[in-house]
Amino acid sequence: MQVAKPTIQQISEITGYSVSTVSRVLNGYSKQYRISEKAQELIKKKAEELNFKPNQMARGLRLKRTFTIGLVIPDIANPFFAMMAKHIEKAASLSDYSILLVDSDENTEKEKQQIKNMIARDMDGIIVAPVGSEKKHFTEIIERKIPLVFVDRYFENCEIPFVTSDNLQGGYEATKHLIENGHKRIGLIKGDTSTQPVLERLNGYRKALQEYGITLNSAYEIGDTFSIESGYQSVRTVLKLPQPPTALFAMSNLIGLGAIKAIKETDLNIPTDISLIVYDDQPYAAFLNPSITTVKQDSEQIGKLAVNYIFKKINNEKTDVLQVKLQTQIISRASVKKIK
Amino acid sequence: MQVAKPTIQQISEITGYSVSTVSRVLNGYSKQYRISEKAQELIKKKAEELNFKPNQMARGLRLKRTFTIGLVIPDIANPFFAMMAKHIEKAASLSDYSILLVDSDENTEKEKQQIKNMIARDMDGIIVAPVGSEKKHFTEIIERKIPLVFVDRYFENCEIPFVTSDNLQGGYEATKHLIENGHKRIGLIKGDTSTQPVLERLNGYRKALQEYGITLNSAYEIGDTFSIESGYQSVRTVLKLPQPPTALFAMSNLIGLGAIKAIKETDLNIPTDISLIVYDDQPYAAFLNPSITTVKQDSEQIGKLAVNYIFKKINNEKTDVLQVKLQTQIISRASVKKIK
DNA sequence: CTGAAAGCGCTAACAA
DNA sequence: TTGTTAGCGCTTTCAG
Repeated sequence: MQVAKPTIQQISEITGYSVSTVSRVLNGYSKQYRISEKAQELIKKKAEELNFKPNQMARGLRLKRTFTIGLVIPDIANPFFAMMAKHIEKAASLSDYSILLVDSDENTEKEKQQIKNMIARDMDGIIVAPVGSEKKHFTEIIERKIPLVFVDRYFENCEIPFVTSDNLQGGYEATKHLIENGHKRIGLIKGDTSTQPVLERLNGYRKALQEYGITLNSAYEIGDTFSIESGYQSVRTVLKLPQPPTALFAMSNLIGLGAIKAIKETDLNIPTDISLIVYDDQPYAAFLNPSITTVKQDSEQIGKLAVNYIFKKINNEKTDVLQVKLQTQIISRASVKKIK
Repeated sequence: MQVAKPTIQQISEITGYSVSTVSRVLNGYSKQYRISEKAQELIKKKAEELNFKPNQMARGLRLKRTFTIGLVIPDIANPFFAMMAKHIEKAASLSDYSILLVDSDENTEKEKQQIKNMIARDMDGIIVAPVGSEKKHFTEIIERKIPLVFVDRYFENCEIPFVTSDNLQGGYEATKHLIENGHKRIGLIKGDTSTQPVLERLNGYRKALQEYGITLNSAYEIGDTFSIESGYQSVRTVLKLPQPPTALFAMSNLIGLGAIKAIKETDLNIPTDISLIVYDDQPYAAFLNPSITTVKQDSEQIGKLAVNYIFKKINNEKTDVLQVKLQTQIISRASVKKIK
């Protein structure tokens, strides 16, 4: 029982009014064009009856707007990004915008290809958490003046707006927290080092150590992928050192999970034998035993600010280039032990 | 430095060939139309040079295809759905399809509204994990012959295709697992009871109890929302019973987290004082202490099958109505203790 | 082998 | 207060 999709044209024929009148009424320009009450009522009634919905392709073609925002995320299964995506979608849909979602799978090739796709599909704006290794495929977005904002990950010395956490601060405070609990041998389990957040967290880590006069030990800085597996391998390695760390700082929730696995397998106890702090707070962190001390990022705020900025750009409002680093917060739980 | 977006028209002017020829070449119809080598080369070269990408809105308007699949999920921050979404996106992008993502936030109103949106946007297919309370807003999708498939959640006695887990089996086996470990007083912490999976898991639970001659106790069946908070409150309540359960079966990973919180707060120990099994296996389950026994669902397969089916429908291949319930698997870990 | 032209459904400038 | 009409960029029929 296929129901033909009603068009403005059909409503025009049925009501006897022209397509322009129908269009005007349906787009809320009734008073502006002083459309008669009679026409308004009839048209609205018929549209309702037929369950009319304007064809967005036609509308978009004409208006050169798609009412959709492209979102490119390296791993939607990572709860940090999932939460961000949730709030981005929410903010967008509140303004009748939709989200075209891409999971780049931490793969630059897919990212490149899908950025092209987003351009071809005329996204009104694009939000991306770049994989991190390359950035020249973003220049076309900028040349075409398509509103673009990076979230979480971004590039240094670059005009592209971004919203992220203050990773320097986060790295610094996490490390400081460990130091203030008496730790001097602190292992840093890193994510993808081609990525700005990792670099800054690393800087924060070093800054804290130096401030407290602790000499850096490059063997304690290890890892290069945001995954459970990488966290696991890295921690296994670092625990085999002649002088293993007394505390670990894991750079993401996935890495943290891998770290816990490695620690368990080595028959070590958290926090008795080794302390742990994890970047990025996830619901389950509180339920692990011991509960895990984390660095909390405001993913909700990141998403909201990104969408807001895109909307401002879409509406041609003047704005400074948005380059925001949101404060992070240490959520102190039971995985860090005071020593000495 | 705004770069005009090249159109087929412009390429036509530059190369001196008509738009039709350009279109044919660019769409790979060169041999079919026996286009001259010369024309082919010139056109392709220019298109490449100008970084031409066909305008998808115009193309869609003409073709009446959008090359996009709508995905409506109740909570993208739930790792189960996130994982599913990841695989859906992956499968779709492999065929040059994109995903329009909606998070219905477990809210029927938003779901309704966004289903309308999907229709207005002419999705080539729609995949939805329905909130569960209502289904009549899906009829329009069906009347319009838009390929539709439900994932995870679905409706009974309904022609709409779905891919889900075998929730009856999952509920049955989880309960049986507990019973075989000596438990007779088993609390069932439910999710949204307007939802088919919850109903079936519940049936599986009851079936197992009856099979073993254990009388049902309605006070042990509690809860109605897929959330940490609901799991927490429900478990608190059930633990206050004069005869509290010796084992708990939590119907989702979020509910499981809430259960753990409540158990801890009551100063009970898992599994010494109380056993726990959780529906839906998530990476962190292995890292909780104790590690949690779970019912694993194949979210990857769910996603893939759903997308495949949509593609078959899009391509007008004949298929039976897809109504698949994938087997689940008990992942036995340390949260269930043998008693008596 | 190639081109002209219609038309997908909509908006908006222009005309009345 | 309303209608006519020209496109938006593309595909495809029909005509060479």
